[in-house]
Amino acid sequence: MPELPEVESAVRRLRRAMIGKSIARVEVFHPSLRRRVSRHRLRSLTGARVRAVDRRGKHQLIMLDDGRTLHAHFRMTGDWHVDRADDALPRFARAAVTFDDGSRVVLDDPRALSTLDVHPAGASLDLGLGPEPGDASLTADSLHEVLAKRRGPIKPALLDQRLIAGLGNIYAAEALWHARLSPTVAANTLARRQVGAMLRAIRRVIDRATGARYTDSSVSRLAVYDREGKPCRRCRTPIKRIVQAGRSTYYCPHCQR
DNA sequence: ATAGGCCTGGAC
DNA sequence: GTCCAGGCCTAT
Repeated sequence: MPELPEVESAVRRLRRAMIGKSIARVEVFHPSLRRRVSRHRLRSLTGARVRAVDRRGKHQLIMLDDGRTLHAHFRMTGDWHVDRADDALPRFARAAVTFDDGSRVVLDDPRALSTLDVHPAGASLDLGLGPEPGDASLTADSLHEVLAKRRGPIKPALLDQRLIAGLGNIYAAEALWHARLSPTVAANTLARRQVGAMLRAIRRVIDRATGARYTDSSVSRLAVYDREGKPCRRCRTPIKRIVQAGRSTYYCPHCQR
């Protein structure tokens, strides 16, 4: 489920599901998660109470009252499934947190690329993230400045979480379409006002999607993503698909230059 | 800056 | 079977 808007809605659901509750047990079912978190560390979570749930970029930080942090990242296909401890586990359950009131939050992830980590109390964790799209510190000037150091195309630059936290492959393409910018233009050749238009487009796209889930119908409303060969919603020119840095980029060859 | 790997399912 | 997938890390 994962770009900033979907992670934000996941975090909101987590807050409702776990704040103030005490952990009865944490289980992991998939070998790749077992390799990450020791049995001992999982056991040590029993009894901890959830104080807060925060989001930074696409990262989810479950803050415990003992100062430790349970850190989740959905990668490609993770999501939370909230249910009761005696319900049948979902098909792709990879981990589960059960609370002392019998409620449960399950990490549901077909591809099992999600990560789960436990950070000790007082640890300063560096997620390597730039400002959130909504941060006031992110301005056309500041973005123009960091992009001036990049010689590569703008679209892969937008996926670099060190520049802006939370943008992913879908919304990067959508924002460039709204700003009428070609995904292949070198980042350092963008004029200040083009960067300004792009930043406004990023904020628009993220704001509009925030709180939504990633569903078939939300995808069908997108301007360019996954619309190869379909008419541009502005000019009817067929949308093109190219590959940049190993990822698909969709854009309108006519109105994005 | 770009392949390859991590994982698995779904579309073709 | 082959290709593709919302992310991100590592090695080249």
